[in-house]
Amino acid sequence: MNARLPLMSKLGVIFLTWRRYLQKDLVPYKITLKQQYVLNQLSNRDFLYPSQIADMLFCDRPTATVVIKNMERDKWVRREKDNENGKQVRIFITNEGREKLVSLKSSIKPPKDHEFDPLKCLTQEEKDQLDMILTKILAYIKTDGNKYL
Amino acid sequence: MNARLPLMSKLGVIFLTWRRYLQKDLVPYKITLKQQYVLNQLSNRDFLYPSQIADMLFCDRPTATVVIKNMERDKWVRREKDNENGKQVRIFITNEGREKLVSLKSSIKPPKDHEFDPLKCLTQEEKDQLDMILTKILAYIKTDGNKYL
DNA sequence: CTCATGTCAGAGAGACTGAAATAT
DNA sequence: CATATTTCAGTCCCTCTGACATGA
Repeated sequence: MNARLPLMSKLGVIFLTWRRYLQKDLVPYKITLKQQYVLNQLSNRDFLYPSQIADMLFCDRPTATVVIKNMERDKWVRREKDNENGKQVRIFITNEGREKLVSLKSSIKPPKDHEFDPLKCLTQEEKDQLDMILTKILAYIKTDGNKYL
Repeated sequence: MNARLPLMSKLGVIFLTWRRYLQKDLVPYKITLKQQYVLNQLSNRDFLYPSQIADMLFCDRPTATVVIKNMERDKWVRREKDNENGKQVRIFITNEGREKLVSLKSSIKPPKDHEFDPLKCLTQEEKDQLDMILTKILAYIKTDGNKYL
């Protein structure tokens, strides 16, 4: 129809290929990409609120609840009531969660010198260009885009 | 860690935002983005083989079977044995499928002059640059990337 | 026999809607 | 009271694995 769709489609294929690769890599460890991401974020701070997790995962709050519940079932996180604000709940990483993260990092890193990087083919200049363009799109989406969502 | 991850993440946020917008737009019409895409492709040619659909949808064959089955249940497509090659099946769009497409186009198009286009903020030069870079990445993924998938 | 194509069963994650509970 | 945060129930689509039937 116009040149816009193909461009967005290309973008999608690249992203989905990359995500699929990362995901496939995690399968033996019985953890999903989203779970690994949340766990990683949790390990870098004290706690997160479910709505913050929803924002990170780019999903709505009920969906975040499901994701959190799955991780709670695996004992990687625990819920704790926020005494400062009773309507909120704090999500903490557990020791099991930290161990899981460590096992992922130590298992995945060494054998993966041949890491899959879709951007490896680009020159530094191209990467800079791409970064600039994507940043511009992001800024645009976050302002004008909101009225459509 | 390095500048690579954020770049791919930006790419992901842009793509997911775009996809979510399109998807949300389709909800009232009881059709998904993938279904709409397949239907559209089918309307432009005689038929498709399931494995072609799997390629288009960027999924494996069992998944494509599920998607096709859901569309068959809604009577938008039908299956037909390929007499020239008995191990293949041809997927055709039905009249109901065409009507569905028409109803989508006529309903969605007019009130959507304010269409959501993440790339609207780019100059033609930037679009060209982006297209060139994405095309390069795609070519790279399709050759070297395969050994990781 | 082998390979490619397609299907099926089953499991699981994740996305939504609509309703509810709770606290501000 | 209205509002914000979170949960829950239920449904659906998509995705994968592993196995299988079929035909080239």
